[in-house]
Amino acid sequence: MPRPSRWPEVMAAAAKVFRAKGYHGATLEDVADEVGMLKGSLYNYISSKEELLFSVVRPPAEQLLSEARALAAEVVPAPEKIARLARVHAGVLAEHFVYASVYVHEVAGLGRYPEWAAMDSEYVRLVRAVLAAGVAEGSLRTDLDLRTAPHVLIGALNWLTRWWDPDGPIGAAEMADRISGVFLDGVRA
Amino acid sequence: MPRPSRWPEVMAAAAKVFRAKGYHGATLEDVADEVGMLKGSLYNYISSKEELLFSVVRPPAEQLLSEARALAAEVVPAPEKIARLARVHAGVLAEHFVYASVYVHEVAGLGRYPEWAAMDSEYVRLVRAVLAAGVAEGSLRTDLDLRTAPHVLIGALNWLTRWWDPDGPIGAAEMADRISGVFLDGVRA
Amino acid sequence: MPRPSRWPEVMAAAAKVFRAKGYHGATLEDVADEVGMLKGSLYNYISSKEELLFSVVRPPAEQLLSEARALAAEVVPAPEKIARLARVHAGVLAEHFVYASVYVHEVAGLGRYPEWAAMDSEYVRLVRAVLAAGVAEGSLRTDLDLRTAPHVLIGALNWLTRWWDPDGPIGAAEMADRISGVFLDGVRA
Amino acid sequence: MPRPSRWPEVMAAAAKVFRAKGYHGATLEDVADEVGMLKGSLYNYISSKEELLFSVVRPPAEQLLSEARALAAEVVPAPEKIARLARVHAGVLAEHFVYASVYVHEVAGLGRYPEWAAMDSEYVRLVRAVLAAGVAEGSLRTDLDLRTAPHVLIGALNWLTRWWDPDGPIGAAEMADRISGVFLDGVRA
DNA sequence: AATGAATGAGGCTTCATTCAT
DNA sequence: TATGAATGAAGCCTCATTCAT
Repeated sequence: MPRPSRWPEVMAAAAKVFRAKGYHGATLEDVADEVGMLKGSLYNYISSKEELLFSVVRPPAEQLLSEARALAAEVVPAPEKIARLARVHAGVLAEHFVYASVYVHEVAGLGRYPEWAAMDSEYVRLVRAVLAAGVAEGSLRTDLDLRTAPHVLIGALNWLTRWWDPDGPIGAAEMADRISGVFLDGVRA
Repeated sequence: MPRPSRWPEVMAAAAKVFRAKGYHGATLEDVADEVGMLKGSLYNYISSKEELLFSVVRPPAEQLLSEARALAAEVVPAPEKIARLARVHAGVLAEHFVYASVYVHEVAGLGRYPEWAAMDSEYVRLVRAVLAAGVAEGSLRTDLDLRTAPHVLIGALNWLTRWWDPDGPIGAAEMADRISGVFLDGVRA
Repeated sequence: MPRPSRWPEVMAAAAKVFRAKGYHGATLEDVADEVGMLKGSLYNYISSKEELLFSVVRPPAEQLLSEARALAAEVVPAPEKIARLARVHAGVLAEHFVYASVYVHEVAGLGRYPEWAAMDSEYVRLVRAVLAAGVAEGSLRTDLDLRTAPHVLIGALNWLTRWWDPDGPIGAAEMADRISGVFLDGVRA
Repeated sequence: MPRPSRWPEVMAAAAKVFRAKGYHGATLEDVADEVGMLKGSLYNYISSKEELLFSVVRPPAEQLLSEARALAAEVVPAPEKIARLARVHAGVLAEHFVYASVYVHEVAGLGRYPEWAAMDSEYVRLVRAVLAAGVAEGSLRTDLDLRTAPHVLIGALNWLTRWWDPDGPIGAAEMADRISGVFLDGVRA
């Protein structure tokens, strides 16, 4: 597909509309209205509605995965890695908030699109590996359940797309620290 | 609406299909196929597709809210309340897994259906109140951010709908304890 | 596909419209108008426009081929076989005139639909075999070009769909005899 | 319309594409792709798709008609005229094969375009007149049906567009002779 | 209660055509 | 002359909904 001049506008409009109404609940006419063109004109930019979804969802997915891979490869104590992972995760969410919300709503963990299943589960495995290393090195609790724990962290972070306003008073780094703080040390006095 | 004999089958089919494809992505024909009737026959049970969604989503929503209200009213230390709240939450998820998944995917935190916004936010306030009481009574950390913390717990629990198999090896109570364990005491050694 | 009550009406309307405007030039709304229903209602009868084309075109194609096969298997002198083949061909055209016209316009010899190519070329081979047998038995000219001759007969017969009115003064048998008469004995005095 | 430098390429591409997919089945983008330009650029050459069809179809139609008129005016025995008419017809087909195929598929005998009906039927009348003269002069059979016979010859010739390769082993003159041979003298031994 | 069949609105997509550059 | 991008109409198809039986 060519990426003509108004491509970024089209992407932003699609992300906004998909987030507000859901992928299936949104129509291409909604998207076109948001851009200020006719629905047929969208086909200068895309080849199908589904391809538009993938275009919206790809940037945050790829960025999160590549940053997480890089981080996982570093040699750093697990607690610090977890804190930095939360920052990366929240940072990607904040940077591409609408796009990432669409990923979280429509793709993450749902197994609806085989194309994305591999990426999706690789991220879970990366987080699990970080936790496992922490248990091995003694910085995390020995009794930690490695099946559950990664999903707890990921769920808490992904759930940000349902209530957080990344342009509000709590920024991405601050938010990441709060979540990783609870995850690492709990809320008990 | 009359609720004739095959009403439970209809509900179960709708929940299953809505969970698999999403509300907008699912068609009434999908639901009818699942029940083993023609789509037109569904209108002996429902008055519209949206009413069917609400019927699917109401039982877990009402049960969770009423159990949470009852729990919140008890006089119990916050850490124990949190553990029991997690059990209630995971218990409702497990009991109505498909139905609850639809609630989580289509309703929770999205603000798409005004009818559900009040219930939805009341639950967050209940959890927040439990945490606030814990801070006040000294059983939870003083520096706990009460805007964020309820969403961390709720997010981790709701995210169960994306990966947990309630009929798998980890039962609801066990799962609730693991999640509330991490939430209360963290994962650090 | 189910074949509900108005299936024959749908077929007849489609054949009529496809013949008048060509398959691609005709719209499903044209067909629906002809039947007296809405275009969406057609999908109670068909699964796609192309399937409708195939349904229209199948009866004459299959009938012609099966009758031609039966005829080819008989033991009869070639000139008589040719005359009877022409009667079969013109008879199928007359019986399913609109449907057969669509076959001739949209399918025969065009190679546009792989599904039909085999049937299409089998018929040519059948005719060629009849002619070859005639040459072998001495009832047809020794210098007959077997590559060309079958197409001459088939072309003359198929061309009927462009000018003949099967409900006009010249009936199918009479017409077949005239064409096979020219083909067998020529027009020279 | 101006006829700028790449006009012949445009015509050739249109003929090729119209022949392969049919006029309505082909898109201007198909044509433009074949030329190697964008579809909008075609409007430097044409004013509408239909005009393009007419441009494609005009050369063979006019050439055949004018050559047939000239031939019909000569004073020559009917059998020879028929043989030469077949050569003219096959010659035009061969010279403009793709263009002529489009004429045969989309125009001949269909009555879809009033602009062409007169030319189309004039040709039939010319052939019929040749045959009628032959009957009158005694060189053709007295019992020849003059309604049918011209269409037999024309049909056999036009059907060449469905199976003949004019660049193959049998050239136009040879092919014309075979067809007129069958038409004049039949295939019987 | 269920079916068969229809409706009508609307969604995705295509495509002839236009136009500023 | 060609391009890039748009328009607008229309086409195929889907689907929630209705209704006579």
